[in-house]
Amino acid sequence: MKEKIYVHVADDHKILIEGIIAVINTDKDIEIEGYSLTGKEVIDWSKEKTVDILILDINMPVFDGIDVLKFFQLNKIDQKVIILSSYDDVNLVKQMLNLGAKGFLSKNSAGEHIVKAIKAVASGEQYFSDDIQSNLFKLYTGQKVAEGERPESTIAHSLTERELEVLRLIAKENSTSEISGILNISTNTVETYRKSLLKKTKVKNAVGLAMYAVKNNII
Amino acid sequence: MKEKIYVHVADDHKILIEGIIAVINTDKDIEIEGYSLTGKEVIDWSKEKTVDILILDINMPVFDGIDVLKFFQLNKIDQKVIILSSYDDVNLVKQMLNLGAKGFLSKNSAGEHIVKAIKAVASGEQYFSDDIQSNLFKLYTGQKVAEGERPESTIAHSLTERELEVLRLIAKENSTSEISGILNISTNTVETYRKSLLKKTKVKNAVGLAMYAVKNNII
DNA sequence: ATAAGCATCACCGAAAACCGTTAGGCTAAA
DNA sequence: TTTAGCCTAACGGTTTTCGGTGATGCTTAT
Repeated sequence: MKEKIYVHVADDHKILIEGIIAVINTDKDIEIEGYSLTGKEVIDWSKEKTVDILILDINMPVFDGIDVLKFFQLNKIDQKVIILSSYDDVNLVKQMLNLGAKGFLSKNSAGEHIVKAIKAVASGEQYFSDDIQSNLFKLYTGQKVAEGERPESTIAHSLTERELEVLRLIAKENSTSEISGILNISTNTVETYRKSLLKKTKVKNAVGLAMYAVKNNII
Repeated sequence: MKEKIYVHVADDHKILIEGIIAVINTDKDIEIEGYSLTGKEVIDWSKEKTVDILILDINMPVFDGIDVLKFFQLNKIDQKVIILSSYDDVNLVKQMLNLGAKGFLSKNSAGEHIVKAIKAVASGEQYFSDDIQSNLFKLYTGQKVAEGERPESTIAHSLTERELEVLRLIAKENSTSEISGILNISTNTVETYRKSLLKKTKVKNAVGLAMYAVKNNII
């Protein structure tokens, strides 16, 4: 008698989740443990428990699937993940694999493949849906697969109080001179904070800072 | 005894289609007539027959949902359509309505809403899923909406496809020159889009645009 | 007391963003 | 046919951001 395979589904589209659950429920070896609607939910959930298979969408707002995989790596959470993606971009696949994903399902593939993928990955294999496999094949023929660099931590950079204040004001669309007025400090000082924020958060510009603020609930 | 409602589903993600079918099959009044995986398929199908309700995804490669709606208008095909969309951008909703869509389902909404939407639209009503309704409401708050007044006069101008593309790239920290490279258009043109985005969304700068994108699930 | 961390400020130059305005070409609607 | 909307592009000018580099106090922990 085989053990049941427990699955958690993460996707920001509830309709898709319900669809996946409906498909999976046709198989008696697989059981749905639960689902998450955002990347943040997944991360919170993963702190409490793991399951045999996590089906993870990459395109989710704010915290996306990549962030989730990074979180798993950083926190050494051992969770088998099957990526669910709209795009069968091969580079994306490569990145996912480097981040520890074990399977890759295109949303173009038929529902029956989900069941196959779950069973394959649960028993330690890898799984790629057909369209992705053929794309991968095209790319790798005759090429060495370079070892990708490990991504650095994106979470928690202990910003100082003042930096946080400035960050919040930036995320509220304020310019340097406006911030300087609000906080009653020199524009030069505000610029210094901007620079140190850019450096610490490793983003490119003010937009990146705003997104960082959103992701980390600083807003 | 009520007549059955026949439904056709169009989406480029087979998994989603199977999910929708699974959900719909729980209701005995509704029957799936068939499905299409591309906009072209829908158009070809529509030449042969119509059904009570067509559930139509907007984001499909080559021929998208908008193209399909336009085709219906041009060829005077009387087909009730419920739009299925990842984005609950209000501007998009407006465009769809002008093109004759009768219902609007966000993919964020629960599956049960599909059934509700189908029954509502089939009986001649309109249907909007909750999140879209609340977004619409937010847009109207603070403004008097006189009886019989056309919504188009008060709703913000809709963003065009190209503007949305630029907006997404801005929200991903790309600079004007980078965007110009990605989209293969002049930097001047990208700047034109930036300006029009700032004007339409009524925000102050790129940060505001990024936040707008997040809030409206455009990311 | 010394080092480390924080808040503050300054100057420079380059790059990017923002503002206003104009305009051609193309398509679709009235 | 005229109008309207969209995509594209340009130009000149102002403001803001970004990158680098350096410096002064003030507090806290070693």
